[in-house]
Amino acid sequence: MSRSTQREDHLKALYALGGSRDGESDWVSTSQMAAHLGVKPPSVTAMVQVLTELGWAEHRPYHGARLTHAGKTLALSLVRKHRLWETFLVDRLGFDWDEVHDIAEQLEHVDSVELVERLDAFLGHPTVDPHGDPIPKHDGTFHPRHDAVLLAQLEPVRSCTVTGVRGGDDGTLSALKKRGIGLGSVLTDEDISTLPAAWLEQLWVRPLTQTESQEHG
Amino acid sequence: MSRSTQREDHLKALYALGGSRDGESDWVSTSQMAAHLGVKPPSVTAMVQVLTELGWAEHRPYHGARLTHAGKTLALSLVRKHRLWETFLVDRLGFDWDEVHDIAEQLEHVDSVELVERLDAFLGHPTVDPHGDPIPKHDGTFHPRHDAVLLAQLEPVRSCTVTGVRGGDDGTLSALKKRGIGLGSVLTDEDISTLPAAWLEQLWVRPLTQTESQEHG
DNA sequence: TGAAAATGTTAGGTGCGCCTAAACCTTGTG
DNA sequence: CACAAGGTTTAGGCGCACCTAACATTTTCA
Repeated sequence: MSRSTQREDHLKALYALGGSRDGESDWVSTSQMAAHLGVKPPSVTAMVQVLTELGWAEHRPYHGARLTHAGKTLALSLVRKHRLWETFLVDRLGFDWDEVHDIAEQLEHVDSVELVERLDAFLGHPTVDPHGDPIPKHDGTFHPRHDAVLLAQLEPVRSCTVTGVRGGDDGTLSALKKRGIGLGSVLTDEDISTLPAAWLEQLWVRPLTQTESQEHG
Repeated sequence: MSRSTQREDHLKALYALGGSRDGESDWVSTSQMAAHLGVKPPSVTAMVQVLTELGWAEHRPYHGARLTHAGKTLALSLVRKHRLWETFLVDRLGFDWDEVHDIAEQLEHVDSVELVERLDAFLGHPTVDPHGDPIPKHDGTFHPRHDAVLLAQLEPVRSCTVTGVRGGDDGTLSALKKRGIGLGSVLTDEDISTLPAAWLEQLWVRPLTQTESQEHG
Protein backbone atom coordinates (compact mmCIF):
# COMPACT_ATOMS: atom_id res chain seq x y z
CA MET A 1 0.00 0.00 0.00
CA SER A 2 1.12 3.54 -0.57
CA ARG A 3 3.07 5.16 2.23
CA SER A 4 -0.05 6.84 3.52
CA THR A 5 -2.38 3.86 3.54
CA GLN A 6 -1.26 2.93 7.05
CA ARG A 7 -1.87 6.43 8.29
CA GLU A 8 -5.31 6.38 6.78
CA ASP A 9 -6.11 3.06 8.41
CA HIS A 10 -5.11 4.33 11.82
CA LEU A 11 -7.12 7.48 11.29
CA LYS A 12 -10.17 5.44 10.40
CA ALA A 13 -9.70 3.22 13.44
CA LEU A 14 -9.57 6.30 15.62
CA TYR A 15 -12.78 7.49 14.05
CA ALA A 16 -14.51 4.14 14.21
CA LEU A 17 -13.64 3.53 17.85
CA GLY A 18 -13.66 7.09 19.11
CA GLY A 19 -17.26 7.62 18.39
CA SER A 20 -18.48 10.14 15.92
CA ARG A 21 -20.51 12.26 18.28
CA ASP A 22 -21.10 15.81 17.30
CA GLY A 23 -18.35 17.81 18.89
CA GLU A 24 -15.39 15.85 20.19
CA SER A 25 -14.32 12.28 19.65
CA ASP A 26 -13.63 10.00 22.60
CA TRP A 27 -10.18 8.97 23.73
CA VAL A 28 -9.22 5.58 22.30
CA SER A 29 -6.65 3.27 23.84
CA THR A 30 -3.66 1.93 21.99
CA SER A 31 -4.64 -1.70 22.45
CA GLN A 32 -8.18 -1.10 21.23
CA MET A 33 -6.78 0.29 18.01
CA ALA A 34 -4.21 -2.49 17.79
CA ALA A 35 -6.93 -5.12 18.07
CA HIS A 36 -9.06 -3.33 15.50
CA LEU A 37 -6.21 -3.05 13.01
CA GLY A 38 -4.66 -6.45 13.60
CA VAL A 39 -1.27 -5.14 14.75
CA LYS A 40 0.52 -4.97 18.11
CA PRO A 41 0.17 -2.02 20.46
CA PRO A 42 3.71 -0.65 20.01
CA SER A 43 3.07 -0.22 16.31
CA VAL A 44 0.01 1.84 17.08
CA THR A 45 1.92 4.02 19.53
CA ALA A 46 4.43 4.81 16.81
CA MET A 47 1.78 5.58 14.23
CA VAL A 48 -0.24 7.71 16.62
CA GLN A 49 2.86 9.81 17.17
CA VAL A 50 3.10 10.39 13.45
CA LEU A 51 -0.56 11.37 13.27
CA THR A 52 0.05 13.77 16.13
CA GLU A 53 2.92 15.43 14.27
CA LEU A 54 0.66 15.80 11.25
CA GLY A 55 -1.91 17.54 13.39
CA TRP A 56 -4.54 14.87 12.87
CA ALA A 57 -4.62 13.42 16.38
CA GLU A 58 -3.64 14.29 19.91
CA HIS A 59 -1.97 11.81 22.21
CA ARG A 60 -1.98 11.71 26.01
CA PRO A 61 0.63 9.05 26.81
CA TYR A 62 -0.76 6.13 28.83
CA HIS A 63 -4.28 7.48 28.35
CA GLY A 64 -5.13 7.31 24.68
CA ALA A 65 -5.50 9.26 21.48
CA ARG A 66 -8.28 11.09 19.74
CA LEU A 67 -8.82 12.91 16.48
CA THR A 68 -8.35 16.63 16.07
CA HIS A 69 -10.86 18.55 14.00
CA ALA A 70 -8.58 18.24 10.96
CA GLY A 71 -8.19 14.51 11.57
CA LYS A 72 -11.91 14.04 11.83
CA THR A 73 -12.47 15.84 8.54
CA LEU A 74 -9.98 13.55 6.89
CA ALA A 75 -11.48 10.45 8.47
CA LEU A 76 -14.89 11.47 7.21
CA SER A 77 -13.61 11.75 3.68
CA LEU A 78 -12.32 8.19 3.98
CA VAL A 79 -15.65 6.97 5.32
CA ARG A 80 -17.34 8.76 2.44
CA LYS A 81 -15.14 7.00 -0.11
CA HIS A 82 -15.63 3.65 1.57
CA ARG A 83 -19.40 3.89 1.63
CA LEU A 84 -19.66 5.19 -1.93
CA TRP A 85 -17.61 2.25 -3.19
CA GLU A 86 -19.72 -0.17 -1.17
CA THR A 87 -22.80 1.32 -2.75
CA PHE A 88 -21.27 0.89 -6.19
CA LEU A 89 -20.32 -2.72 -5.52
CA VAL A 90 -23.78 -3.67 -4.29
CA ASP A 91 -26.07 -1.50 -6.41
CA ARG A 92 -24.18 -1.65 -9.69
CA LEU A 93 -22.08 -4.79 -9.62
CA GLY A 94 -24.58 -6.91 -7.75
CA PHE A 95 -22.43 -8.03 -4.83
CA ASP A 96 -24.14 -9.09 -1.60
CA TRP A 97 -23.87 -6.61 1.23
CA ASP A 98 -21.73 -8.95 3.29
CA GLU A 99 -19.08 -9.38 0.57
CA VAL A 100 -18.04 -5.84 -0.11
CA HIS A 101 -16.20 -4.60 2.94
CA ASP A 102 -12.74 -5.90 2.07
CA ILE A 103 -12.90 -4.74 -1.53
CA ALA A 104 -14.14 -1.30 -0.56
CA GLU A 105 -11.29 -1.17 1.95
CA GLN A 106 -8.86 -1.37 -0.94
CA LEU A 107 -10.76 0.92 -3.25
CA GLU A 108 -11.04 3.63 -0.66
CA HIS A 109 -7.28 4.18 -0.70
CA VAL A 110 -7.26 5.14 -4.37
CA ASP A 111 -6.16 8.75 -4.41
CA SER A 112 -8.28 11.00 -6.63
CA VAL A 113 -10.77 13.59 -5.46
CA GLU A 114 -12.23 13.81 -8.94
CA LEU A 115 -12.92 10.07 -8.90
CA VAL A 116 -14.92 10.23 -5.67
CA GLU A 117 -17.05 13.11 -6.85
CA ARG A 118 -17.79 11.49 -10.20
CA LEU A 119 -18.62 8.21 -8.51
CA ASP A 120 -20.99 10.05 -6.18
CA ALA A 121 -22.75 11.65 -9.14
CA PHE A 122 -22.83 8.36 -11.06
CA LEU A 123 -24.58 6.69 -8.12
CA GLY A 124 -27.10 9.52 -7.89
CA HIS A 125 -25.72 11.11 -4.70
CA PRO A 126 -26.84 8.31 -2.38
CA THR A 127 -27.43 9.21 1.27
CA VAL A 128 -26.92 5.77 2.83
CA ASP A 129 -24.72 2.82 1.92
CA PRO A 130 -25.92 -0.77 1.49
CA HIS A 131 -25.59 -1.38 5.25
CA GLY A 132 -27.83 1.57 5.93
CA ASP A 133 -24.97 3.72 7.24
CA PRO A 134 -25.15 7.36 6.22
CA ILE A 135 -22.71 8.62 3.60
CA PRO A 136 -20.98 11.84 4.64
CA LYS A 137 -21.40 14.66 2.17
CA HIS A 138 -18.41 16.27 0.48
CA ASP A 139 -18.27 18.93 3.21
CA GLY A 140 -18.13 16.29 5.95
CA THR A 141 -21.67 16.71 7.23
CA PHE A 142 -24.23 13.91 7.25
CA HIS A 143 -27.64 13.62 5.83
CA PRO A 144 -29.87 13.37 8.89
CA ARG A 145 -30.89 9.82 9.79
CA HIS A 146 -34.65 10.04 10.00
CA ASP A 147 -36.52 8.09 12.64
CA ALA A 148 -34.04 5.27 13.11
CA VAL A 149 -32.90 4.19 16.58
CA LEU A 150 -30.70 1.38 17.79
CA LEU A 151 -32.77 -1.70 18.55
CA ALA A 152 -31.51 -1.63 22.14
CA GLN A 153 -33.09 1.79 22.57
CA LEU A 154 -36.45 0.87 21.10
CA GLU A 155 -38.92 1.65 23.86
CA PRO A 156 -41.37 0.05 24.11
CA VAL A 157 -40.10 -2.94 22.11
CA ARG A 158 -42.37 -3.44 19.15
CA SER A 159 -42.25 -4.55 15.53
CA CYS A 160 -39.86 -2.59 13.36
CA THR A 161 -37.93 -2.47 10.09
CA VAL A 162 -34.17 -2.85 9.85
CA THR A 163 -32.66 0.29 8.33
CA GLY A 164 -28.99 -0.19 9.06
CA VAL A 165 -26.24 -2.21 10.72
CA ARG A 166 -23.69 -0.44 12.86
CA GLY A 167 -20.05 -1.45 12.57
CA GLY A 168 -20.73 -3.96 9.90
CA ASP A 169 -17.84 -6.44 9.93
CA ASP A 170 -18.38 -9.24 7.46
CA GLY A 171 -18.83 -11.80 10.23
CA THR A 172 -21.87 -10.15 11.72
CA LEU A 173 -23.24 -9.40 8.28
CA SER A 174 -23.19 -12.98 7.10
CA ALA A 175 -24.65 -14.13 10.40
CA LEU A 176 -27.49 -11.70 9.81
CA LYS A 177 -27.92 -12.93 6.27
CA LYS A 178 -28.09 -16.53 7.50
CA ARG A 179 -31.05 -15.56 9.66
CA GLY A 180 -32.66 -13.85 6.72
CA ILE A 181 -32.17 -10.38 8.13
CA GLY A 182 -31.29 -7.58 5.70
CA LEU A 183 -32.11 -3.95 5.01
CA GLY A 184 -35.88 -3.60 5.04
CA SER A 185 -36.46 -6.86 6.95
CA VAL A 186 -39.34 -6.67 9.37
CA LEU A 187 -38.70 -7.86 12.94
CA THR A 188 -41.65 -8.85 15.13
CA ASP A 189 -41.61 -8.78 18.94
CA GLU A 190 -40.89 -12.50 18.97
CA ASP A 191 -38.07 -12.15 16.45
CA ILE A 192 -36.48 -9.54 18.63
CA SER A 193 -36.62 -11.63 21.77
CA THR A 194 -34.68 -14.42 20.06
CA LEU A 195 -31.85 -12.26 18.75
CA PRO A 196 -28.33 -12.46 20.24
CA ALA A 197 -28.00 -9.62 22.74
CA ALA A 198 -24.95 -8.20 20.95
CA TRP A 199 -27.06 -7.40 17.93
CA LEU A 200 -29.35 -5.09 19.89
CA GLU A 201 -26.53 -2.54 19.87
CA GLN A 202 -25.83 -3.03 16.18
CA LEU A 203 -29.15 -2.87 14.43
CA TRP A 204 -30.67 0.44 13.42
CA VAL A 205 -34.44 0.10 13.19
CA ARG A 206 -37.50 2.19 12.51
CA PRO A 207 -40.76 1.32 14.25
CA LEU A 208 -43.48 0.12 11.90
CA THR A 209 -46.24 2.52 11.02
CA GLN A 210 -49.84 1.65 11.87
CA THR A 211 -50.48 0.40 8.34
CA GLU A 212 -47.36 -1.71 8.16
CA SER A 213 -48.14 -3.31 11.52
CA GLN A 214 -51.47 -4.54 10.27
CA GLU A 215 -49.92 -6.17 7.24
CA HIS A 216 -47.59 -8.16 9.46
CA GLY A 217 -50.29 -9.10 11.91
CA MET B 1 1.01 -0.24 -1.87
CA SER B 2 0.61 -3.82 -0.83
CA ARG B 3 3.69 -6.01 -0.77
CA SER B 4 2.96 -7.29 -4.25
CA THR B 5 2.23 -4.02 -6.01
CA GLN B 6 5.91 -3.55 -6.84
CA ARG B 7 6.16 -7.03 -8.27
CA GLU B 8 3.12 -6.38 -10.38
CA ASP B 9 4.55 -3.13 -11.68
CA HIS B 10 7.79 -4.80 -12.71
CA LEU B 11 5.86 -7.57 -14.36
CA LYS B 12 3.84 -5.07 -16.33
CA ALA B 13 6.97 -3.20 -17.36
CA LEU B 14 8.44 -6.44 -18.61
CA TYR B 15 5.30 -7.05 -20.60
CA ALA B 16 5.04 -3.51 -21.92
CA LEU B 17 8.67 -3.33 -23.04
CA GLY B 18 9.23 -6.95 -23.96
CA GLY B 19 6.68 -6.96 -26.68
CA SER B 20 3.60 -9.08 -26.58
CA ARG B 21 4.24 -11.11 -29.69
CA ASP B 22 2.62 -14.45 -29.93
CA GLY B 23 5.13 -16.91 -28.58
CA GLU B 24 8.03 -15.46 -26.64
CA SER B 25 8.62 -12.03 -25.20
CA ASP B 26 11.79 -10.10 -25.99
CA TRP B 27 14.65 -9.65 -23.57
CA VAL B 28 14.41 -6.33 -21.76
CA SER B 29 17.36 -4.52 -20.21
CA THR B 30 17.50 -3.50 -16.60
CA SER B 31 17.93 0.18 -17.40
CA GLN B 32 15.00 0.20 -19.81
CA MET B 33 12.79 -1.09 -17.04
CA ALA B 34 14.31 1.31 -14.54
CA ALA B 35 13.54 4.26 -16.79
CA HIS B 36 10.01 3.00 -17.40
CA LEU B 37 9.32 2.53 -13.70
CA GLY B 38 11.09 5.62 -12.43
CA VAL B 39 13.58 3.75 -10.25
CA LYS B 40 17.33 3.06 -10.49
CA PRO B 41 18.75 -0.02 -12.24
CA PRO B 42 19.96 -1.80 -9.10
CA SER B 43 16.41 -1.81 -7.73
CA VAL B 44 15.22 -3.49 -10.89
CA THR B 45 17.94 -6.13 -10.71
CA ALA B 46 16.80 -7.02 -7.21
CA MET B 47 13.15 -7.18 -8.20
CA VAL B 48 13.85 -9.21 -11.31
CA GLN B 49 15.58 -11.75 -9.12
CA VAL B 50 12.47 -12.02 -7.02
CA LEU B 51 10.31 -12.49 -10.11
CA THR B 52 12.70 -15.18 -11.25
CA GLU B 53 12.36 -17.05 -7.97
CA LEU B 54 8.59 -16.85 -8.34
CA GLY B 55 8.85 -18.38 -11.78
CA TRP B 56 7.45 -15.35 -13.53
CA ALA B 57 10.59 -14.22 -15.33
CA GLU B 58 13.96 -15.50 -16.41
CA HIS B 59 17.12 -13.50 -16.00
CA ARG B 60 20.34 -13.71 -18.00
CA PRO B 61 22.74 -11.57 -15.95
CA TYR B 62 24.18 -8.66 -17.91
CA HIS B 63 21.81 -9.40 -20.78
CA GLY B 64 18.29 -8.80 -19.62
CA ALA B 65 15.08 -10.40 -18.44
CA ARG B 66 11.92 -11.69 -20.03
CA LEU B 67 8.61 -13.13 -18.93
CA THR B 68 7.98 -16.84 -18.58
CA HIS B 69 4.69 -18.21 -19.75
CA ALA B 70 3.31 -17.97 -16.21
CA GLY B 71 4.55 -14.39 -15.93
CA LYS B 72 2.92 -13.45 -19.17
CA THR B 73 -0.39 -14.88 -18.06
CA LEU B 74 -0.20 -12.82 -14.91
CA ALA B 75 0.81 -9.69 -16.79
CA LEU B 76 -2.14 -10.14 -19.09
CA SER B 77 -4.52 -10.31 -16.16
CA LEU B 78 -3.12 -6.99 -14.97
CA VAL B 79 -3.52 -5.45 -18.41
CA ARG B 80 -7.07 -6.75 -18.44
CA LYS B 81 -7.86 -5.12 -15.11
CA HIS B 82 -6.23 -1.87 -16.17
CA ARG B 83 -8.16 -1.61 -19.40
CA LEU B 84 -11.48 -2.58 -17.85
CA TRP B 85 -11.07 0.15 -15.23
CA GLU B 86 -10.13 2.67 -17.90
CA THR B 87 -13.26 1.73 -19.78
CA PHE B 88 -15.32 2.22 -16.64
CA LEU B 89 -13.76 5.60 -15.94
CA VAL B 90 -14.38 6.92 -19.42
CA ASP B 91 -17.66 5.26 -20.39
CA ARG B 92 -19.43 5.40 -17.05
CA LEU B 93 -17.85 8.21 -15.08
CA GLY B 94 -17.27 10.53 -18.02
CA PHE B 95 -13.53 11.08 -17.67
CA ASP B 96 -11.53 12.12 -20.74
CA TRP B 97 -9.35 9.40 -22.21
CA ASP B 98 -6.18 11.25 -21.31
CA GLU B 99 -7.05 11.54 -17.60
CA VAL B 100 -7.58 7.97 -16.62
CA HIS B 101 -4.22 6.25 -16.77
CA ASP B 102 -3.00 7.12 -13.27
CA ILE B 103 -6.28 6.29 -11.61
CA ALA B 104 -6.57 2.97 -13.42
CA GLU B 105 -2.99 2.27 -12.34
CA GLN B 106 -4.16 2.35 -8.75
CA LEU B 107 -7.42 0.54 -9.32
CA GLU B 108 -5.73 -2.32 -11.12
CA HIS B 109 -3.90 -3.37 -7.96
CA VAL B 110 -7.13 -4.02 -6.08
CA ASP B 111 -7.12 -7.73 -5.41
CA SER B 112 -10.39 -9.50 -6.21
CA VAL B 113 -11.03 -11.82 -9.11
CA GLU B 114 -14.76 -11.57 -8.53
CA LEU B 115 -14.57 -7.79 -8.86
CA VAL B 116 -12.90 -7.91 -12.26
CA GLU B 117 -15.39 -10.38 -13.65
CA ARG B 118 -18.37 -8.42 -12.38
CA LEU B 119 -16.92 -5.20 -13.72
CA ASP B 120 -16.43 -6.87 -17.10
CA ALA B 121 -20.06 -7.98 -17.14
CA PHE B 122 -21.27 -4.57 -15.95
CA LEU B 123 -19.45 -2.92 -18.84
CA GLY B 124 -20.97 -5.38 -21.32
CA HIS B 125 -17.78 -7.39 -21.95
CA PRO B 126 -16.00 -4.65 -23.93
CA THR B 127 -13.32 -5.75 -26.40
CA VAL B 128 -11.28 -2.56 -26.53
CA ASP B 129 -10.51 0.14 -23.98
CA PRO B 130 -11.01 3.88 -24.51
CA HIS B 131 -7.59 4.13 -26.18
CA GLY B 132 -8.57 1.47 -28.64
CA ASP B 133 -6.28 -1.13 -27.07
CA PRO B 134 -7.72 -4.63 -26.95
CA ILE B 135 -8.84 -5.99 -23.58
CA PRO B 136 -7.50 -9.49 -22.91
CA LYS B 137 -10.20 -12.03 -22.16
CA HIS B 138 -10.32 -13.89 -18.86
CA ASP B 139 -8.29 -16.75 -20.35
CA GLY B 140 -5.53 -14.39 -21.48
CA THR B 141 -6.34 -14.41 -25.20
CA PHE B 142 -7.27 -11.32 -27.17
CA HIS B 143 -10.25 -10.51 -29.25
CA PRO B 144 -8.80 -10.27 -32.75
CA ARG B 145 -8.14 -6.69 -33.85
CA HIS B 146 -10.00 -6.47 -37.12
CA ASP B 147 -8.49 -4.55 -39.99
CA ALA B 148 -6.42 -2.11 -37.96
CA VAL B 149 -2.75 -1.52 -38.77
CA LEU B 150 -0.17 0.87 -37.39
CA LEU B 151 -0.18 4.11 -39.36
CA ALA B 152 3.48 3.56 -40.21
CA GLN B 153 2.51 0.32 -41.96
CA LEU B 154 -0.35 1.81 -43.97
CA GLU B 155 0.58 1.09 -47.58
CA PRO B 156 -0.26 2.96 -49.69
CA VAL B 157 -0.85 5.93 -47.38
CA ARG B 158 -4.46 6.97 -47.67
CA SER B 159 -7.28 8.38 -45.56
CA CYS B 160 -8.13 6.35 -42.50
CA THR B 161 -9.88 6.28 -39.15
CA VAL B 162 -8.06 6.21 -35.84
CA THR B 163 -9.01 3.05 -33.95
CA GLY B 164 -6.40 3.02 -31.21
CA VAL B 165 -3.27 4.50 -29.65
CA ARG B 166 -0.41 2.23 -28.74
CA GLY B 167 1.41 2.80 -25.47
CA GLY B 168 -0.83 5.62 -24.45
CA ASP B 169 1.07 7.65 -21.86
CA ASP B 170 -0.91 10.70 -20.82
CA GLY B 171 1.56 13.05 -22.56
CA THR B 172 0.97 11.68 -26.02
CA LEU B 173 -2.73 11.42 -25.37
CA SER B 174 -3.19 15.05 -24.48
CA ALA B 175 -0.99 16.09 -27.43
CA LEU B 176 -3.34 14.10 -29.65
CA LYS B 177 -6.35 15.67 -28.03
CA LYS B 178 -4.89 19.15 -28.63
CA ARG B 179 -4.77 18.39 -32.35
CA GLY B 180 -8.32 17.17 -32.25
CA ILE B 181 -7.39 13.55 -32.77
CA GLY B 182 -9.37 10.89 -30.91
CA LEU B 183 -10.89 7.47 -31.46
CA GLY B 184 -12.88 7.61 -34.67
CA SER B 185 -11.12 10.72 -36.00
CA VAL B 186 -10.60 10.67 -39.73
CA LEU B 187 -7.10 11.44 -41.01
CA THR B 188 -6.65 12.60 -44.62
CA ASP B 189 -3.45 12.17 -46.62
CA GLU B 190 -2.50 15.73 -45.80
CA ASP B 191 -3.21 15.29 -42.09
CA ILE B 192 -0.92 12.30 -42.06
CA SER B 193 1.95 14.09 -43.74
CA THR B 194 1.94 16.77 -41.02
CA LEU B 195 1.99 14.39 -38.06
CA PRO B 196 5.09 14.01 -35.88
CA ALA B 197 6.98 10.95 -37.10
CA ALA B 198 6.85 9.32 -33.67
CA TRP B 199 3.09 9.07 -33.88
CA LEU B 200 3.22 6.89 -36.98
CA GLU B 201 4.31 4.03 -34.77
CA GLN B 202 1.65 4.75 -32.17
CA LEU B 203 -1.60 5.19 -34.06
CA TRP B 204 -3.71 2.21 -34.97
CA VAL B 205 -5.81 3.03 -38.02
CA ARG B 206 -8.29 1.40 -40.36
CA PRO B 207 -8.41 2.52 -44.01
CA LEU B 208 -11.65 4.25 -44.96
CA THR B 209 -14.17 2.29 -46.95
CA GLN B 210 -15.24 3.52 -50.37
CA THR B 211 -18.35 5.15 -48.96
CA GLU B 212 -16.54 6.86 -46.10
CA SER B 213 -13.91 8.23 -48.49
CA GLN B 214 -16.56 9.98 -50.54
CA GLU B 215 -18.06 11.67 -47.50
CA HIS B 216 -14.68 13.15 -46.61
CA GLY B 217 -13.90 14.28 -50.12
C1' DT C 1 -2.57 2.22 50.90
C1' DG C 2 0.47 -0.53 48.65
C1' DA C 3 1.47 -4.45 46.00
C1' DA C 4 -0.03 -7.21 41.90
C1' DA C 5 -2.22 -7.03 37.55
C1' DA C 6 -3.21 -4.76 33.54
C1' DT C 7 -2.08 -1.60 30.18
C1' DG C 8 1.19 1.64 27.54
C1' DT C 9 5.67 3.12 25.86
C1' DT C 10 10.60 2.71 24.73
C1' DA C 11 14.51 -0.08 22.94
C1' DG C 12 16.29 -2.84 19.71
C1' DG C 13 15.81 -5.81 15.68
C1' DT C 14 13.69 -7.64 10.91
C1' DG C 15 12.08 -7.50 6.04
C1' DC C 16 11.28 -4.91 2.08
C1' DG C 17 12.04 -1.65 -1.53
C1' DC C 18 14.70 1.92 -2.53
C1' DC C 19 19.22 4.52 -2.91
C1' DT C 20 24.59 5.56 -3.94
C1' DA C 21 29.15 3.91 -4.71
C1' DA C 22 32.16 0.49 -6.13
C1' DA C 23 33.24 -3.70 -8.61
C1' DC C 24 32.02 -6.24 -12.63
C1' DC C 25 30.90 -7.79 -17.39
C1' DT C 26 30.35 -6.94 -22.49
C1' DT C 27 31.20 -4.53 -26.50
C1' DG C 28 33.05 -1.54 -29.91
C1' DT C 29 37.14 0.45 -31.49
C1' DG C 30 42.03 1.54 -32.53
C1' DC D 1 43.77 -8.09 -29.26
C1' DA D 2 43.77 -4.90 -25.68
C1' DC D 3 41.39 -1.50 -23.52
C1' DA D 4 38.19 2.34 -22.88
C1' DA D 5 33.25 3.24 -22.50
C1' DG D 6 28.95 1.99 -21.13
C1' DG D 7 25.65 -0.58 -19.01
C1' DT D 8 24.91 -4.26 -14.94
C1' DT D 9 25.37 -6.30 -10.71
C1' DT D 10 27.04 -6.50 -5.86
C1' DA D 11 27.89 -4.12 -1.37
C1' DG D 12 26.41 -1.40 2.05
C1' DG D 13 22.84 1.96 3.94
C1' DC D 14 18.32 4.30 4.84
C1' DG D 15 13.31 4.84 5.96
C1' DC D 16 9.21 2.72 7.04
C1' DA D 17 6.01 -0.34 9.33
C1' DC D 18 6.09 -4.08 11.83
C1' DC D 19 7.62 -7.28 15.72
C1' DT D 20 9.33 -8.99 20.71
C1' DA D 21 11.29 -7.96 25.09
C1' DA D 22 12.10 -4.90 28.63
C1' DC D 23 10.68 -0.94 31.13
C1' DA D 24 7.17 2.56 32.90
C1' DT D 25 2.68 3.90 34.40
C1' DT D 26 -2.01 3.38 35.81
C1' DT D 27 -5.57 0.69 37.88
C1' DT D 28 -7.46 -2.73 40.94
C1' DC D 29 -8.47 -4.68 45.19
C1' DA D 30 -6.72 -7.13 49.46
